[in-house]
This record gives sequence, C-alpha cells and structure tokens, in this order.
Amino acid sequence: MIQKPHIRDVAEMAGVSVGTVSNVLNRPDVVAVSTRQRVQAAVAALRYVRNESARQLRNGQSRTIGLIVPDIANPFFTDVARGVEDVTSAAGAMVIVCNSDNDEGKEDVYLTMLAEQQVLGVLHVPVGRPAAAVARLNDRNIPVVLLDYNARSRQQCSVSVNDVAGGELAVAHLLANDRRRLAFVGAGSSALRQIVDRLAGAHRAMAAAGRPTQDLYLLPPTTLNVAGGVASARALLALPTRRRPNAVVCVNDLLAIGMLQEFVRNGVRVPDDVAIVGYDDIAFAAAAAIPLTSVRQPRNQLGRRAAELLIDEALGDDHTHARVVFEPELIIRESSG
Amino acid sequence: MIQKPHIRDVAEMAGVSVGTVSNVLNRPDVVAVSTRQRVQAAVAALRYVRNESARQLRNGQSRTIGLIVPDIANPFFTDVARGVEDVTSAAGAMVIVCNSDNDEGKEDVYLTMLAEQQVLGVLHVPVGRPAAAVARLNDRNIPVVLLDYNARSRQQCSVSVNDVAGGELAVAHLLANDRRRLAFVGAGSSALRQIVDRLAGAHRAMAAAGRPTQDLYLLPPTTLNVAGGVASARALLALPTRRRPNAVVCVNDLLAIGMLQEFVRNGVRVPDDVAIVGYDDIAFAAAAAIPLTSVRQPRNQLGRRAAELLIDEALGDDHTHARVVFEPELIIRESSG
DNA sequence: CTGCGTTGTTGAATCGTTTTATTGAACCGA
DNA sequence: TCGGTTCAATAAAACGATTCAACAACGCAG
Repeated sequence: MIQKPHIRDVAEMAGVSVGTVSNVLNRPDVVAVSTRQRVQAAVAALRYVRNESARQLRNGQSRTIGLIVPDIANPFFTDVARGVEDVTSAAGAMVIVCNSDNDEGKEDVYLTMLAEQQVLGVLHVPVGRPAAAVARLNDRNIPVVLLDYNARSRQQCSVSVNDVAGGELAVAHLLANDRRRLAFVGAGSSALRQIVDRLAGAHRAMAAAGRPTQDLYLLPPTTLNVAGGVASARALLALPTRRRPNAVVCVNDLLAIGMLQEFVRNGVRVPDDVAIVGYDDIAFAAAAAIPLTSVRQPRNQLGRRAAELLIDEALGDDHTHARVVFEPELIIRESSG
Repeated sequence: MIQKPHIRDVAEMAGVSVGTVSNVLNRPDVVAVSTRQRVQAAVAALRYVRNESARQLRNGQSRTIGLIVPDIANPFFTDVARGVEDVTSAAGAMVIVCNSDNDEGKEDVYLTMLAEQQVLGVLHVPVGRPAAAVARLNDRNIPVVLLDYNARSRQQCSVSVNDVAGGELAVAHLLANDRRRLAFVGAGSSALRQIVDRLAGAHRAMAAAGRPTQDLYLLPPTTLNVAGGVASARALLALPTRRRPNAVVCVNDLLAIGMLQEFVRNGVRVPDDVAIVGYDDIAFAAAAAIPLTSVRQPRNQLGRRAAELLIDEALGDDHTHARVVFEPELIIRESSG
C-alpha cells in the first residue's frame, strides 16, 4: 500500500484522469455511473484521504471556523461552545477554539492566526470593544459574528442576551415579594459590560417601583466565584441585623452559591431571613442545598444562533446582518421564597 | 490598499524577490539587517497576512491539533481542554475541538476530517476501544495520543488517571473511619471503562480489609447526574434503617451532590448518619452545603501532559512513546467526617 | 591580479488539489 | 451520410507559499 496516496494514484488505479477523480469527489452527478463506481472503489482500496491544504489553497477558504472565548473552562462558554459545535458539525465544518484569557493581546494574536488559517469566519466574545483586529478580518472578507456582545454597527452580526432585562427581572421579582432592603453583589469588581448592564437593569426596576436607585445597596467588589460569595455574605453578616438586606441579587450563580453556603453555616435562614437570586442558572443552581432562583440565559441557543449566522454570512449569497438579542428568563426556586 | 496582499506584493514594495520575503518570515537570521527591515516595513504597510493553506501544502503539515472528547460541555473535559490549549498555544499551534457524543461513528468522521486537515496530531478520548480509524492515522504518520485511556500497545502514547487506585482510596478511607455498611453508586449504568475500574478498586480495598466483595452494596443503575443521585438516595432511604448503608461512594460528584441534597432534605445527617465520597472534585464539591470529600483527578495536568507528548511526537525527532498514569488524590472534607 | 571563501539574494520547481476550456464519442434527425 | 447536440473525460493552468541550487558581490590572502 502506498504511504500517502494522492489523487493521482487513485486516478491511475481507476484508469481515469485526476480531473475525473476530483469530479467524483465534488460533483458526483456529472460523471457516468460506471466511472464513478470505479473511482470510488479505487478510493476505498487505496484509503485515499483528501488533502484539505491543497483544496483550501485552490478554493481560498477552509471548512473551519474560529471561536474566541475568554475561558473555555467557564461553564457558560462551554455550553455556548457546545451549541456552536452542533451547528458547525452539521454543516461539515470544524471549530478552532481559542482562549483569550480576557487579554486583548491574546485576542489579537488569535485573530491573526485565524486569518492566516483562511477560516470561514470567526465567532468572537470580545473582552472589551471589538478590536481593530476585527476590522482587519473584515477587510479580508472574513466574517466576524460578535457573541455575547450587542454590536453597535450594522456592519456585522451579533448575538447577545439582554442583560439589562435580566437585572430588572431579578430585582422586580424581589420587590414584588415585598423585599425592601436589597443588595446587589458583584458590581464594580470590573467594568465588564455584562455586569454594568445587569446593574442598570436593577436600577431600572427600582425606579419602576418608585424607589431611589441609591436604595439598592452595592456590596464592595469581590472575585466572581464561590469564595467571593462567601466573603460577600460575611460582609453582610457584619451589619447590624436591622440594617441588613433581606434580599440579594448576585451577578452570577457562583457568588450566589457562596453566599448561600455562608448564610446557612451562620444560621441565617434562606429565604426567610434573606432571599437570594443568582444569574446564569448553571446546572448546580437547581442542585444547591436550597435550590437557587436564577436568571437563565439561553447559552446553547446563543452558540447555535451565532454559528448559524456566521455560516450563512460565509456561505450564503444574500446575507443580511442581524442583531439577535435573546431575552433572559427568571427561574424561580426556593431561595427567593 | 490591495485587498489581499500576497507575498509577491510585499516583495515588489520592498524591492526584493519573493524568496527573500519568505526568508525574512521564516529564517530572519539569514537575511541582511537592512533588507530585513525594508521587508518588515513592507509587511506592516501592506498588512500582509500569511496564507497558511499554501504554507501547509508545501510543508505537508499544519500548525493545528485535533482534540476529540465525548462532550465539551462536561466540566471534566473542559478542564482537560483548557490544559491542552495552554500548551498548544505556547507552541504557536491551535486546537480543533470535536464532540464525539459517545458515538463511535462520529469519532470516525472527525478522525477522517482531521486527517484531511493534515493536523499535527490528535488527542483522543476514545469512547470504546481505540478505533481502526486511529490505526489509519498512524499509517499516515499522524501521531495520536490517547487521553483518559491507558494504551495497551506500546506503539503510542497515552495519558490517563489510575481509576482503580481512585476507587480504592475512597473505600479505604471510609473503612478506616469505621464505616461498615458501604454502598457503591453509579456502577452498571454503562460499561464505561472508568467506572469498571473504580469499582474494581473499591473491591480491592474491601479485600484488603478482609471483607468479602459482596459486602459492598451496589445500587441499581441510574443516570450519572444530580437527578440520578437524588434517585439513589431515595432508594437507600427506602431501606430499613438498620440495614441502610452508613457510607456511600459515588462515581462522580454530580451523583454525590444529588444524594447529599436528598439526604439533607429528609433529615438524614451527613456525615453522622451517612458519609459521602464523590469523584472528580469538581469546583462545586467544595461549595456544597456540606463540603464534599472527593477523589480529585489532575484534569488540567492530564490535558497538558497529553499535549506535550503529542507535540513532542509530532515535532521532536527522538520521540519515545510514553504511558503516563496519574495518581488520583483523596480530598477529605466534611461529608465523610 | 588571481583565486577562493563568505554572505546575501534570486528564480524556478514544487506541494496536491480544483476548474475551465477543449476534445472526443455517441446519437439523432434530416 | 452528414452537421448538430449531448454527455464524459481530459489536459493544463491556476492557487500562494517554501526551498534549494545557483549565482553575484565582496573581501582577503598569496
């Protein structure tokens, strides 16, 4: 057996020209049935495998898309990635996953590498403002779909979730349940667009209830994980009971779980003494000691829709840019009683 | 500005030949300083971006590796993937992530696609026995490193965790704490190699303590998630108190968390009435209502080491195959008192 | 002044496909 | 029997980089 059979070897074996083999592979309908079968037999016999590099060079583009996320170990992006993969795989394409680590420098490096790869397109969760590098890709006619980011320009697609609405849902729910002393946990720790928006939504809900925005107590910055939640809970426990909030909204479920844990440990009853609302509705929200009320984001859908838009832009001929904004959903469980 | 500048455009602008430009890009040391600077200036001015397809075609291989996992949405593989990414990114390569969905057919499809892409190599978490497709890649000199699988043949690298030892650790720990009525949760639901090994380890620990293996109560099959844990806990609660196990080992943390939740809900004290040990030590194990004792696997390390081996095999010249087996570690927390 | 080694640059061949213009065969109706 | 039409198959020209043998220029020793 030939080590790496080329299309030429297949052609020889089948007694046809290489052009015909190529046709069998790409447009089987234009070649006569008997010839086609002969060629397919040769392909199988030699275990011929196409060389995508050559194909790409000739065609000018690959069957690959890039996905740039801050951290693939984060369950949120994981589910997004899964949605992306499902769609691309159905389209016969593959996904190159890149971690930007919230570093715009790394983002740039990857964007360039993806351009070199002649990818079909890039799905990009930008750290800050979509970088100049994105514009550079557009110059080269490589479509970029922004993910978890609402594009301002109409020159490109974007898919995001309405974070303002999410913050509003959470606070409105607590106010409707007669909670009066509210705290918002996780703001200020960074200028993350998502968090800024959620806080804005929270403020809007306050205003709608005729409450001044400063009535929403902002807990000092912490890390956005379970440990940060524990620390935040302690900060609240240090307040005199009378002034202690009786409801908290966390910008993600990790914070909420940490707080829940620390409250339970200190005999604070949830939701009787303090109601808790998380964000993201990760798998563990429902599994917490006291099942957690949380704002659910359609993570998988986010990935799917973005991938669909990207593929349409890359392969379709009459593409119009879309700005998709999903609405979050409040999942009410015991923690907000 | 030229739409897609080629190396030829750069050459013209700098007043040199294309060969020289290529040299500047690939072996800058062989070209004179003044020439090099002139070329680099032209590259920058034209915003020239290399065409990897052409490069790959000529060189016969890409700067890309494939990673095939059952499900990228599973936190275990997510952390593995993260480790892989860190190593490959440092080596200037990229990762194509593929979900096999525990389907050998999909595995095959992806393996073929990766071969077509002329990838540097493939990291593969096989569903069953490493398929014939793997052998096919080896025929084409594409290295394959098996991940989370202990290769029998010495013809290839593999990186795995000693699951037998993990099962043994868990059971030995409980026996050492004077727990006598033990249950093992999660076996039988599938013939997954990992689970079979962990059970074998559990049996070994029983034997070492002079206990017959049938004293380890096997709970009937459930799904391997939180809901399965809840169901398993109910099954135990249905037993008369006297015969109810006072310690359980779960094959993963999701099961353990589900059980914990259901026990707490029914007034069963953990660890006083029942001790619980999980497996994987996912981030939430420590954050559970009662922090969970769990068998930790070096997930990130698993990915890192596999990626290193793969890159060494693909690029190094004196590669010797290695079979790396990591040892799991028992993280003792409150749930096993 | 010649010959030789060193350094830097060049031009052409090459990688393995796809595609397009062209050829050739077969068939049909007049 | 002969032009016209279809249908299949072919040969050759891309695609855009890398590489290598060959060459030019230069300095220096004899």
